[in-house]
Amino acid sequence: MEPFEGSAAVVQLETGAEVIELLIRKLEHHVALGEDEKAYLAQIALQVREYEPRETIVHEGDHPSESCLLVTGFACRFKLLPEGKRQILSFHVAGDFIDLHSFLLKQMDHGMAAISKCTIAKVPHRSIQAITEQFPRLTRALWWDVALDGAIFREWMVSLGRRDARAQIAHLLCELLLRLQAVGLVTDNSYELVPTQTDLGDALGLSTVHVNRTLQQLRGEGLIVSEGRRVTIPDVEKLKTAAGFNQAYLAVRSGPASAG
Amino acid sequence: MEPFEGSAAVVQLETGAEVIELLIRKLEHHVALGEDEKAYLAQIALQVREYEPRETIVHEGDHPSESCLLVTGFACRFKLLPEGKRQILSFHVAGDFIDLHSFLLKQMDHGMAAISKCTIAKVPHRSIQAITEQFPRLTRALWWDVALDGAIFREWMVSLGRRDARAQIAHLLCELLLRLQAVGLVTDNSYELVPTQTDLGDALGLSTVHVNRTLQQLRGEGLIVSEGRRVTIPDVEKLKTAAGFNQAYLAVRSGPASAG
DNA sequence: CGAGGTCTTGAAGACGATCAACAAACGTGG
DNA sequence: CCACGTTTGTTGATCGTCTTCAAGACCTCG
Repeated sequence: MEPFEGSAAVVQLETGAEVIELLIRKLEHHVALGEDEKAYLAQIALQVREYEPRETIVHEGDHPSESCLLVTGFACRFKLLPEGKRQILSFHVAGDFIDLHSFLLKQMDHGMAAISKCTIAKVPHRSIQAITEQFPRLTRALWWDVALDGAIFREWMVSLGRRDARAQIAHLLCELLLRLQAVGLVTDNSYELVPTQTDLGDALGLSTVHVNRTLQQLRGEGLIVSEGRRVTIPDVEKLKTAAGFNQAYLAVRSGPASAG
Repeated sequence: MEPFEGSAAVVQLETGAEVIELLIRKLEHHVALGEDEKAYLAQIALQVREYEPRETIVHEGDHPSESCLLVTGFACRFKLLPEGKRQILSFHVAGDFIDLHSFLLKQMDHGMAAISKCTIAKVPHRSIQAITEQFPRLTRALWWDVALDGAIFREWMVSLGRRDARAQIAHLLCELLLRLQAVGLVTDNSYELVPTQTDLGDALGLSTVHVNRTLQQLRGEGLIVSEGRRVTIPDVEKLKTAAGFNQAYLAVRSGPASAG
């Protein structure tokens, strides 16, 4: 349970083109970017660093001077309660600009941790500031990303407040299916479920024991099939129905968006 | 329970200066704005309209072409589940730019309704678009507002997932105290609690019955005193402790911010 | 004064928590 | 390659918070 402080090497990338590619892909779900904007993004000096599973990336209360872009791996945001309980606020996959909002909010109201081994690229706030001064359209794309973040929080609030354990877990599995699909981590409706049952419980406000039993129930109903970490969803529509899942909140589309 | 469609008159304000004043006050908690920015805001053509209690202001699924600024009254955002359950996502007080994010997200992933009688000023998205083209600092201030929205959602997720009913209600009462204080609606740690117990339940994921009993418990403990709608908090620190309340997430400050 | 919304109370039951123990899987080093 | 410790998953039993259903009191306002 205790996140520890690693000491992985810090790598300076002169051109973060490969890394930024991911971000561009995500932002272009919203608006097509100009060549100048992409070029600007590509030349930003990034610090890339690896984190071990369970390692804390940013602490609650920090005042970071850069925002974290998840390049590979699986991460989460969370808050800790005085009594030692934990609430996971979000899961993150490759391409997510996890704490972009720290550019605006200054102080972190939550922590950030690796779930699997992760590589994180840190984007200096001064580069984001520069974007807001020069590129209105790119600024809107980043702003959109933060707004989308909020839409996901809202859907999670519905789960936490009004769905029972079965629907909650089904819903989360649907969300992960779509989000992992968007970054090519799904084959045949099957993906690796990286978070542990304890992680799932902390995300859904449930005990580990109850997550375990509810997962068994879903397996028993044939809504999911699992071997080891890998989850397969034989009938996506059926799982969506069980979850009351409506994908509109994710604003996922197949292709890039038009100009705006 | 059924929100109805009213037919209040629509008022065109040529100069929305008085209305915009509120927004400026809120944004300046983050950054001090320039005269040109304030002037631009003041000349935006607003549609002002009144809504009756329980009236729906924007429906889930809508594609609004303007964002709603709450001028007076008490409103909320919510989602409805197929089974008829409701999850309230946020409460709003005067000065809140309730669905500013609809400028970016296009489709509403939730509804918006009046709780008390409300007056709403609608700001055209094209005016916001114009701001992003011309005023980087003001754009950041609006972006900040959306990010702050997210911070409040995160704190609510902690309540929904990990706090028991007593702490949840205490937490909400603390939050409302501070937010109403910021707009001058509190005197002597006392304010009007506009939402009904059913509303509170829908916000906290609790049944009305349990809200009622928990409120009684808080009264019994002397943590709150109420006469009619009005709630008084005799010892704010004590209530905060009961709630596990840390106001950092609200980013409330007494005075305006420095330039940025 | 009546009607609808809101608040309050009681009783019964369900969903999920907690506690405790064990099994299985995993990674690491000898 | 096996032994070992640690993390993760699984199971059973008991308990408690909160839900649901139902009914009555209160209050506000036309």
